[in-house]
Amino acid sequence: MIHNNIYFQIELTARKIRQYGQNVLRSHGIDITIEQWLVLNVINDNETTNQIFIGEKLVKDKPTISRMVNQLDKKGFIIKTSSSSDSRQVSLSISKKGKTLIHNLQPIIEGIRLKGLQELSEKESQHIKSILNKIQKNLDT
Amino acid sequence: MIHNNIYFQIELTARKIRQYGQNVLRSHGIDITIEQWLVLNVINDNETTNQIFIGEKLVKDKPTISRMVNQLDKKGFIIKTSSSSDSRQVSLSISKKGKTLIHNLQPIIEGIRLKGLQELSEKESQHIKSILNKIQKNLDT
DNA sequence: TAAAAATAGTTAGCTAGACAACTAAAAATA
DNA sequence: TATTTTTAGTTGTCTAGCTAACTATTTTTA
Repeated sequence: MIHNNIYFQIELTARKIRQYGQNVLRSHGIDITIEQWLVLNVINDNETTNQIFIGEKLVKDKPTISRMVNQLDKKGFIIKTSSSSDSRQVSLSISKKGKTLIHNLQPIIEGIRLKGLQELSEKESQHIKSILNKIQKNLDT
Repeated sequence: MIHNNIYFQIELTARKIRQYGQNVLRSHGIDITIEQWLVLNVINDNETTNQIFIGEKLVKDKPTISRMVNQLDKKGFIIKTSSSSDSRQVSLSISKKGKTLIHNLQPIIEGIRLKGLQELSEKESQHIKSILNKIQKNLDT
């Protein structure tokens, strides 16, 4: 049975997380996707980063990052300029509007995180991460 | 740090599973996606099923199922007819070509499954499923 | 230094997933 | 029985993710 399949449960949990998170953001009238939020965060933690770096952090490919960055730029949350040292690269930083958004979103995101993880012991948290890591390593090689 | 985030690891693992699986299928020259394979399997286990049933099994919405079913039909793996008892419903069954595909794919899919789960003890398998289930339940309510 | 290779990013084309709005048929109800 | 409501499925629109192919720089190397 498919519901007893680990892959299926991993994939289903991932979808439910995204869906729940997106609903919460929508209910707050916030115009950003969960994935865009992750990109915004990498930029916030690494001002003047380029897109390759974001891709490495989030383990996503170039076109995906490129489009999400463009969305964030279009929405005015980031500033995208060309790097002075290497004109192939872009230099990304957070706009004032983006800073405000991050500030407002922080507690909401934390709420989403806690909602899913409630009643999960520290041991369980560690355990699931270690098992997921094992699966990933198995598939890498 | 994002890499220490359970949500991120769940989502990343899900992506790596799909990606690995898709690569294996491609390497065998098989023209089907992992998701389409799941749909095909539900139909195989429940001949003359309709799309609502597939959606319930796979926890996906109607448009998603509708489009995947159309792909499978277009590729000739299934036969899609209108239900005689209720003309709103479709009646789906596996074609000869589909039967052959399922037969050939069985060991390949099993190989994909085993690859990711190698060195996972029975206890770990049970444990991760129970934790994932807990997270899902947390988000449902 | 001129040609080749590597790198950063974009564009195009596809599937899946989510939401909203729709059609057509069946079931409920007044 | 006529009308309303529910149900099954489709279509449209958007984002993310993946591959492949492309442009434009920068770096290597012959």
